[in-house]
Amino acid sequence: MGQGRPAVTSKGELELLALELFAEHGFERTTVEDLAEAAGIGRRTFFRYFPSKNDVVYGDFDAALSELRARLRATPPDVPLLEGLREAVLAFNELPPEAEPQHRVRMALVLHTPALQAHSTLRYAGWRGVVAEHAAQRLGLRPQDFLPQLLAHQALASAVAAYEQWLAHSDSDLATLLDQAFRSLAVAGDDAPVR
Amino acid sequence: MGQGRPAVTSKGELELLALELFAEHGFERTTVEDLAEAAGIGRRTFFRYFPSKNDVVYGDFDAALSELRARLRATPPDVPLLEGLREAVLAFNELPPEAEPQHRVRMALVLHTPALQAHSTLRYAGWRGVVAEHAAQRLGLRPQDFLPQLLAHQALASAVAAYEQWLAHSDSDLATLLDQAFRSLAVAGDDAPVR
DNA sequence: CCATAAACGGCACTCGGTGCAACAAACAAG
DNA sequence: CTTGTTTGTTGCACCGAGTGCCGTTTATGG
Repeated sequence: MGQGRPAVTSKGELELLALELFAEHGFERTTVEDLAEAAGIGRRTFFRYFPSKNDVVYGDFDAALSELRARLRATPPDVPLLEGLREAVLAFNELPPEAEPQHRVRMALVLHTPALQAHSTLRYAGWRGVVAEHAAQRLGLRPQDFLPQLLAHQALASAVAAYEQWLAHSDSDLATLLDQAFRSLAVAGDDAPVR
Repeated sequence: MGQGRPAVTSKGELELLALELFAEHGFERTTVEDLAEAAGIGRRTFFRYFPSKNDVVYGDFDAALSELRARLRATPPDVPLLEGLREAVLAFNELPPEAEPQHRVRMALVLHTPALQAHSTLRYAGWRGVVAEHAAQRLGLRPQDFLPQLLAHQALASAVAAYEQWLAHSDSDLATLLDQAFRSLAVAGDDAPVR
């Protein structure tokens, strides 16, 4: 079978390039045409790599979700739901210290750019889905039931609040903030589940 | 002083008309031009009434925020923070039974249309601001501190989860769901505030 | 009747995003 | 070497949201 014409660049490469341009000139003022030109591809081709300008920023989000899902699935059944969730999210957000500056830039972009802030909501739906599914399974409920959904929403809220705080203080520790945020959740104590 | 040419329509009128068209043909497939034409105004004029197509759906959001703020301010100091917040939000979301169908349509539009779901995030920021400000004042902290922000995020998450559940079940009661959602919050017990 | 204030709205433009159809580059089989 | 197939690239034309500019309309007040 013929292998066809090789791709001229890659999602990863394009993403790095875009993050640079966004950081330098701002997200809004960088047009798709700028990105395409910088990458040496046509405007039309850019949209073969990413469905929208917004999507450039989120890396491989689906892969990340799969990882979170796997972590949750790996939680021993005797660990309380909220505790396991907290641990999974903490582990999920752990990253090598040398990757931190890059991550800060990316998250600052996501959390401080209106267009991306808005777009994130759509991405977050997937994250909530993973959490709700896990919670439902642990609680013997369906993912669309109130409790799993509520927990997923609150968990996401906690994570986002932690991230915002982390971004606002360059000396803060993300893990500590996430830990604090998730410890404040008591939605569905496994003992006394809210009906 | 001359009063100038009278407006040909009004925000409220335009909003009603738009909600009808959105409900009938869908949000995405209704263009601004359609709205303008139906309202008997020019496309350009539409953007004098609303800064964007998205914004048509949110009614007078600023007024609503002011109302919430007022309710929170009116909370007696001896009522615990979370309790007062819950009561304020419940009261805020109370509406006459005859207004419910309309409210359902509007909220379904907001929560089920991707573009609006995304855009809502930006509107919600104001809501969170009001809550964070109130919490900060009650806790002797600054609005941008972690605890008020965390609480605001979690409170919003609770409200949205309740609304989604409400929309999913035509026989459900919004007040009950909101009450349940907010009772699950224990972030900042006034006694033992998380530091 | 004229000045002024305020809303209307056409025009042209930018930018994100899409459908289509032509083209280019790789490889494999003859 | 040629030809066919596969797959990626790209230009073109188009749509819809949103904006800046500027002339026009319609009211009121003198």
